[in-house]
Amino acid sequence: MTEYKAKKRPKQARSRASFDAILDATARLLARRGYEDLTTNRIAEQAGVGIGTLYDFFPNKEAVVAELTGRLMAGVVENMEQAFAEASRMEDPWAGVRHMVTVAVGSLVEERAVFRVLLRQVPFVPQLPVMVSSREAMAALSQRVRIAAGGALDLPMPEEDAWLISEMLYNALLEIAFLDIGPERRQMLTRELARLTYRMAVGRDPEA
Amino acid sequence: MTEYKAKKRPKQARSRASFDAILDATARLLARRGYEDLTTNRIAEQAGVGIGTLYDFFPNKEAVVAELTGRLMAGVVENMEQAFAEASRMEDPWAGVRHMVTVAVGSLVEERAVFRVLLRQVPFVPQLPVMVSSREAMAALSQRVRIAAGGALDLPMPEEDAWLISEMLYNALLEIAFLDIGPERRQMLTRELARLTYRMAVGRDPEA
DNA sequence: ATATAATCCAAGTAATTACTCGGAAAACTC
DNA sequence: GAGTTTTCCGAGTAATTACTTGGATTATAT
Repeated sequence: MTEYKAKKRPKQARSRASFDAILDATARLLARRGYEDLTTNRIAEQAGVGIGTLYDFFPNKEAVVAELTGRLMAGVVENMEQAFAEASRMEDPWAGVRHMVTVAVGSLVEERAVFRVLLRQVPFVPQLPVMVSSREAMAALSQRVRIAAGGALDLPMPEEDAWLISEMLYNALLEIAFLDIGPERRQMLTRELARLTYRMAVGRDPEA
Repeated sequence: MTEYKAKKRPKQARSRASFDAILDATARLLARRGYEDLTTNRIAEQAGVGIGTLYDFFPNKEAVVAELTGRLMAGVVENMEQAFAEASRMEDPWAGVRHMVTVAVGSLVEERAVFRVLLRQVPFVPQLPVMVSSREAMAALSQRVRIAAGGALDLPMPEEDAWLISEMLYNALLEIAFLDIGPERRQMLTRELARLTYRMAVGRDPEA
């Protein structure tokens, strides 16, 4: 639908700093005050640039949020792809699942206050290309896990089940990452999530 | 935090009609245009009442949305409690799970356009008392399912796992209810969700 | 050094919005 | 039917907000 492309990409170091400052300020404001209180004037003020500067680089407010989402999600996706490559080399699917889940939660936790707002409260974020493709990738992934773990206890509707599993996993990842708890407790929940995911995908508990 | 209680409850039939018209209009507007475009003036116009009337019964905009959420969720909760009572009488936990999941999806589907906005885009809705207690009830419920299905293949952290399962189930219910698909396909997904839930809770597939 | 392009900026604007106010009409009480 | 309460209403207000504009300043190219 609407295009969220930046109006002009910054060309010089000076403007690149402004550009980044705007995105950083946006992240801070989202984390602290939520999406409802986010205004372009406040972003500019927080970023230490004039409001005109903001509109030199972004066509509108949504574009700023979309660009921020893209940047943050790119980091998560990168981590996940690497984790998937590592998991593929692991032979043991149970270890692979554990690793992927751990990395996913870890990638989100670092910026959990921002992600909580972006992924749960901004109306257009779920429809952003980066989000759509991320979720599709997750569904494809949970297919492969199931296959890798052996097809003995197979599910009747492989694609639908893979989609369901990935949706459930995705949401649980967010919930765990968003909780305001200590690292030990988060690690425990992460491990239990891995176990439940394995149960869903394979139909039994992993061997010890 | 903020109180969302109605300023004055309507006492006469005439005002009760206005009150209901306001809530109906709110639901329609949310379904059609989302939370961002929801304005009190538009609600009053849609409802066919003056803006002053709206503020006779509600202290502010959030209170209207909170009241609507309460009403809609009360319906869902009622259905779920009844379904739980029925499921308890069923002996077979697998049939019980299937029944609960089916009823849950069914309760949401009827008003899925409104629920999609309320439950996924309105910042304060998840913190509403009705939502908090609903989710707690779901967690307690998935505990009981696990116990009812026999503790042979037990999970190491019962409470944490019950919480995780209920969160995943809750989110999957929403996803399935929100999809724009036909009833056959929705029924199929619902059934598969029941199976995956059973797998998570019990650790194996239901017999036959 | 000059021309051109990039960057910065903030006062101003037009539109929107939540909510108030004060009084009129209708319903209930006795 | 007088008095009281409930209900209705919409013009008006004060605040907010996304975005424009046009000119000043700085960097780059030649």
